[in-house]
Amino acid sequence: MAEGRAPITMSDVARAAGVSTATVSRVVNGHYGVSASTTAQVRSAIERLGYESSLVATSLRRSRTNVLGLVTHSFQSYTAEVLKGVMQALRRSGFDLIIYANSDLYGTYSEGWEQRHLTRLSGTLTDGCIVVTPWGDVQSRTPVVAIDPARDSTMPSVTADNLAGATTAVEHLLGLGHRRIGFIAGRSSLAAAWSREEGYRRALAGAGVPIEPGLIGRGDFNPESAAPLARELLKRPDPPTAIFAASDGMALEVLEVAKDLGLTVPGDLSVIGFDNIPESELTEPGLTTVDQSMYQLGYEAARMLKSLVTGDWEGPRQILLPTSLVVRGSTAPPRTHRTRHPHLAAQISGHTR
Amino acid sequence: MAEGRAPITMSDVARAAGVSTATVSRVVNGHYGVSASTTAQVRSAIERLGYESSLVATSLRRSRTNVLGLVTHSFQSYTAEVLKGVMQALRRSGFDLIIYANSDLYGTYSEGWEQRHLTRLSGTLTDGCIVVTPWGDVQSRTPVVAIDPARDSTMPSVTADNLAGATTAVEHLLGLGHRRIGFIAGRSSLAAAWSREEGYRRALAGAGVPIEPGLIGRGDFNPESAAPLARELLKRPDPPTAIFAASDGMALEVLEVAKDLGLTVPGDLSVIGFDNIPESELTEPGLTTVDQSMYQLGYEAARMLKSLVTGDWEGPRQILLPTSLVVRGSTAPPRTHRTRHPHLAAQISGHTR
DNA sequence: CCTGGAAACGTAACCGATAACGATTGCAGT
DNA sequence: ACTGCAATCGTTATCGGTTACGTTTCCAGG
Repeated sequence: MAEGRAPITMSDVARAAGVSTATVSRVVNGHYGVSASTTAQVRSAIERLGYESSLVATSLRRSRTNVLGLVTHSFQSYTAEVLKGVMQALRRSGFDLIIYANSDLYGTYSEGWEQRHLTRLSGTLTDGCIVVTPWGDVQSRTPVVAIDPARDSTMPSVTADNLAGATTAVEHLLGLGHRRIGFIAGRSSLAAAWSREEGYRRALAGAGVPIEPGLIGRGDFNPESAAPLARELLKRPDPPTAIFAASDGMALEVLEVAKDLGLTVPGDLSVIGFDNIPESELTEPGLTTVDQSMYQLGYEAARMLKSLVTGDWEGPRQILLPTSLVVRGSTAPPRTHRTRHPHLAAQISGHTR
Repeated sequence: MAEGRAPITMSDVARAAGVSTATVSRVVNGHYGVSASTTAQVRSAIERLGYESSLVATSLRRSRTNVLGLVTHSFQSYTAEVLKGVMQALRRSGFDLIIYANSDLYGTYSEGWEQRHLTRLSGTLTDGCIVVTPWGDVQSRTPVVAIDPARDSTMPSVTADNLAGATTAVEHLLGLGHRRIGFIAGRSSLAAAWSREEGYRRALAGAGVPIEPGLIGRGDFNPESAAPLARELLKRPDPPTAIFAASDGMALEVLEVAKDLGLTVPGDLSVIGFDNIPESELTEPGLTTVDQSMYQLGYEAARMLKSLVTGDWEGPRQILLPTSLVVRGSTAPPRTHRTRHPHLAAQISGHTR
């Protein structure tokens, strides 16, 4: 509770123990060259005064700080999952974590934030950094691992195999017999969005199904962006029998829109997402999706960074994590003869909240 | 991508611009006493070299850093929601955020982590800190705001009105006609857990319903802890007709257990939670719960801290945020004549995944 | 031309800690 | 007693940036 108390510095301890700051430093860091009795004296003074070394001062002088950094622009469910993985990888590792997030001073985020944040931290404070979804490559004195970097990035990174995942998703729909498959894309500036769209195109091409530009909606990974696009797709004279959304958040919106329009899922429309966020398991019906384990992304990135810092990394510097199809209730074969009777449909699908 | 590049320091800029570091500092901080032409020279050098001031070095010398800190022990859904609120409150405020999380070096967390982390940061790096669920009070040179502090804490804090919320929840059940109401408690060391249990007791006492110790299970807020407790409660010869769980995570487990036992919700059993996490809206039926807006907790804590730092805080130093009952499908009046026919129940509640 | 004073800029102390280095002490070996 | 080597500990430069203070420059006013 107390505020305004001047912080205890190393020289306070030194004075109390009757030694120099150098000796205190040696005791604190367990270095060689301090007698047992002096050590005890210093320890006692530290205890008595409640001294704790300043992270800032230490990092300024030292090369290793045993603190890893993570810089991110915004803070969303995605980021939270990643963080859980990072923390798990860091448990009992001796590394602490510092997350740096900016307050978005310029309204929309100005390009180059990754580099600016990184420079401010990486100067001395951290031994290495994880950067979440950077737009471009960055330079740093210490190792950096990117999660979901830009498409042409050459930095060490961890990415989900978005291309394979998206291909599998669309092939799943094709295998069920769908031929008219809509797509709601993500923010085009991100590599993940590009890969998922490319997977959609390749799967269709592989099955000899022509690509209709009219069946592709341009979203931005934001759930809200998906609703109008889904509405547009489903109100066409020749609507798709299935929709693949580039993220679960957007797919859940598609489910809502379908319900609003009186369409049953998966009876009238199959829906498939990407990400496998926790919420996708709880809807009725459950959302078929592609699991990319954001938790795993964070976990692997932290593991890699740890090793890069200690210098014992053997594996590849660009990791592609596998994705897997999670089939739940939102996908099924299309109706051979498509009819639409909302009241009938509701009866089949069971009541909803 | 590039690694190992020596960071650009202020003296590099000074050399390039042909001035002293003092002048560069003045330009960077917009201080008085630099001619327009010199300013231009320095600016150009900064641009050319890509200089960014070191957070560490700056904070060591300066009192204000425009960085707020948040220290937390673990990283869960709760923390993530709080963080979203904090970030929102900090948008365009000019304050950046640093989150410090430890790597749990000692297995289970050692008491006093709040104080240790705080001291390390608060020495110089941050202008103030938010501490999430501290066990005890802390001392700091700079302002500190606690979220969900210990019961007898006197530090500035933001807490949800757990007592009123829990009372309302149980009164809701009583109003529906329930008299045998089970309770699954949270970790007793946390103030929130104590308040919620107290609310349970007061509501029952207020209605003249005797408290049965056998209807109280001792959980720890962890979802996994709730399943065996729920099972135990429901297998009693005289099972409760409703269960109030001290957190949504635990309440969701109760729903699972009920399903396993062939009980329908809310037909055979009413379930009510606390927190209103996003998942609670998506279950079938939706979970009736008490909303405490963890987002709001974070938002208010950040707003308060900001003002404490700038010295213009007028309001009370201990904020109690209101809670509200969110009624969804998991609560209903008890069966007057309780019967248990799983197949019959399934028919009523609709099919589940 | 001289002076005064403000503007412009450099010098150096300083923040808290670390580490290279030097200085002091203790003790064994001769 | 003297040398030599460890063990122990203090002194000081240093990290990158900030700021009090001192110095130089420049121009207006006399």
